[in-house]
Amino acid sequence: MALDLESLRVLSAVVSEGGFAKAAEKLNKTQSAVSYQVQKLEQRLGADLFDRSAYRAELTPVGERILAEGERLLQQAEHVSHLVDQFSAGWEPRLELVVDGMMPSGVLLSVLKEMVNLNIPTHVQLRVEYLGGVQQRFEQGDAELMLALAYEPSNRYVVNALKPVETLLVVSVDHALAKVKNITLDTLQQHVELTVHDSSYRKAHGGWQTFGGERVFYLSDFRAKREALRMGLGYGWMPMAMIQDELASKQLVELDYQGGSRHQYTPVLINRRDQALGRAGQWLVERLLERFG
Amino acid sequence: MALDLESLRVLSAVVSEGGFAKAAEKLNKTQSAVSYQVQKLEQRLGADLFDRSAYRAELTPVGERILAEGERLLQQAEHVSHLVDQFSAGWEPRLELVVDGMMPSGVLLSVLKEMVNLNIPTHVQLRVEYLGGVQQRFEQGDAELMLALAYEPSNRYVVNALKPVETLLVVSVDHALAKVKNITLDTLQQHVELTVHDSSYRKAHGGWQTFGGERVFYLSDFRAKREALRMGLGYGWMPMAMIQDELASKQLVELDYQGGSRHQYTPVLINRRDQALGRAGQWLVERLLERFG
DNA sequence: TTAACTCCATCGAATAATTTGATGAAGTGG
DNA sequence: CCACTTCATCAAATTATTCGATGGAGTTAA
Repeated sequence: MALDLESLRVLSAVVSEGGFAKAAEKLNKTQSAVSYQVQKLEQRLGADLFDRSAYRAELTPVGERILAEGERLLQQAEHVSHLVDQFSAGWEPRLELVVDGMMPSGVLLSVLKEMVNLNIPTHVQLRVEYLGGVQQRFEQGDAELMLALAYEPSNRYVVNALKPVETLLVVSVDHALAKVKNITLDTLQQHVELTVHDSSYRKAHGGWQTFGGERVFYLSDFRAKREALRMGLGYGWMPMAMIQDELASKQLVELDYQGGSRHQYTPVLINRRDQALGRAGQWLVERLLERFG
Repeated sequence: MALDLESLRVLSAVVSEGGFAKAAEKLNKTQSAVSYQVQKLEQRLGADLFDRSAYRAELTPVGERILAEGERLLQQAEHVSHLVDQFSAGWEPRLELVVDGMMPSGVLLSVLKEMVNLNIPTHVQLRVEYLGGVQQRFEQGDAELMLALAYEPSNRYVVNALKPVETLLVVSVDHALAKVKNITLDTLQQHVELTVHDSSYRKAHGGWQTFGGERVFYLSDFRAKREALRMGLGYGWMPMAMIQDELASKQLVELDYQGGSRHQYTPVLINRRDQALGRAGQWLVERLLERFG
């Protein structure tokens, strides 16, 4: 009832070699074994693949189509067998990576794209979390690598620092705060603060200041936050890289806050000391440090 | 050495049923047969798929990856088996269609897209030819259906007329002819005529007038011709549908030719009387007549 | 036209692959 | 500790596949 690849291989050989006997020779079988496999396939599919009325057997239209699909199938089967060789050559089968959504995504994506282009067989699972959520995911989950902005140190980690990311305290030009000079904390607290909800269950980490005003709006990620900022919903911190355009076009402006309107965070690339990275993980770390560190 | 689908099916069952014995029951085999197939697969791949150190066998990372790829493979194998059923339900395995490149392609493509969306299993091969080339391809080749602008009639054809296509004699605004009123054939002949080369080996057909000037440029298709017209290389006939934009933006203008600067062609949809169309062919004809006829 | 050849199907016998059924070692859970 | 589960392993039984030989039908070339 069910297809098997061997008969598809035989079908393919019959067509490519141009005959049952020739196919048999190529496959190191006898002609009758080839006959047998072809008939088995025909029986299983319930259709004639060859028209035997003439001298030489000729593919029927159905046969042609089955051949085409079958060869695709064979090729993919080949790919599956090949995978294991690559794994045993050091490429891990999968690599899970947790990234802070605040990181500029361009560089990471270009590295991942290069990885695909190089036909690295590892399946990369990219997961985006925010703030404490990154480390939480890393610790509880099966991610091998994390790219975080803040983390609780541990000597079980291998830590690589990357280029600092700058954040700005910004607001829409149309917002009341845009024109105020030398803003105090009191003043800030009278307005709506926009912040990205820490995706961990614990509270937000150190570096992340919130101003403790009356009204804080929690957004799900930085894209949403940017949108809310643009709409003048409130003020908040944003990574520089995500608001270049808005700053240039003066949609968003930096607040003149007494307590400082700029902050630098040093993103870190962390993996577990006790669990060595596979070839793909190492490759990824090298590449990120090279372009990003 | 080579993969076989049966062991992948077993692997899949072991994981989905959660154990060797359970899988065996589902597959109507004994547990030891399942064991055998799994070991065979492991041996063929040269890697452990299960970690047997604990009480219950657990998938290794390699195993997980092979399982995932294997299930894709099985699904596609299923698809291949299923194809034949669809063919025996009347869908032809393939349908070749020759189309005159002068036809507005939008409608045809939308019909073909709908065909894909409906999961019609027939493989459609679309071939574009010009003028006489269409019929030549239809007659010699294995196309079942042709969509032509001009054809030599035969009682062996089933002919369906579609909505007429209008052609215009146009030239770039920057071209000298653009400003001439009441142009004579003599005047035309002093300029470069642009024409699409008939892709048949025979000469161009009736309806297709060339003006017989000194210099005729032959282009390979109507896209190239439109480009050449825009660049002011010469004048020539173009199907209305292909130069809407250029006419609207006045890049191209209609010539004021004494002999008439407009022509109508009635496209026809033709299939062989003696070879009935399959379900997909019929469907296509109906749909084209409905929207286009 | 005929003899030699190629094409592929078919058959019984030989061989190889798979499954069975029974057993056992190791771990689990009351 | 005992009853139960997990999966591996083995020889025997069963099936699937291949072999080798044969034959009918079509081709090629003298």
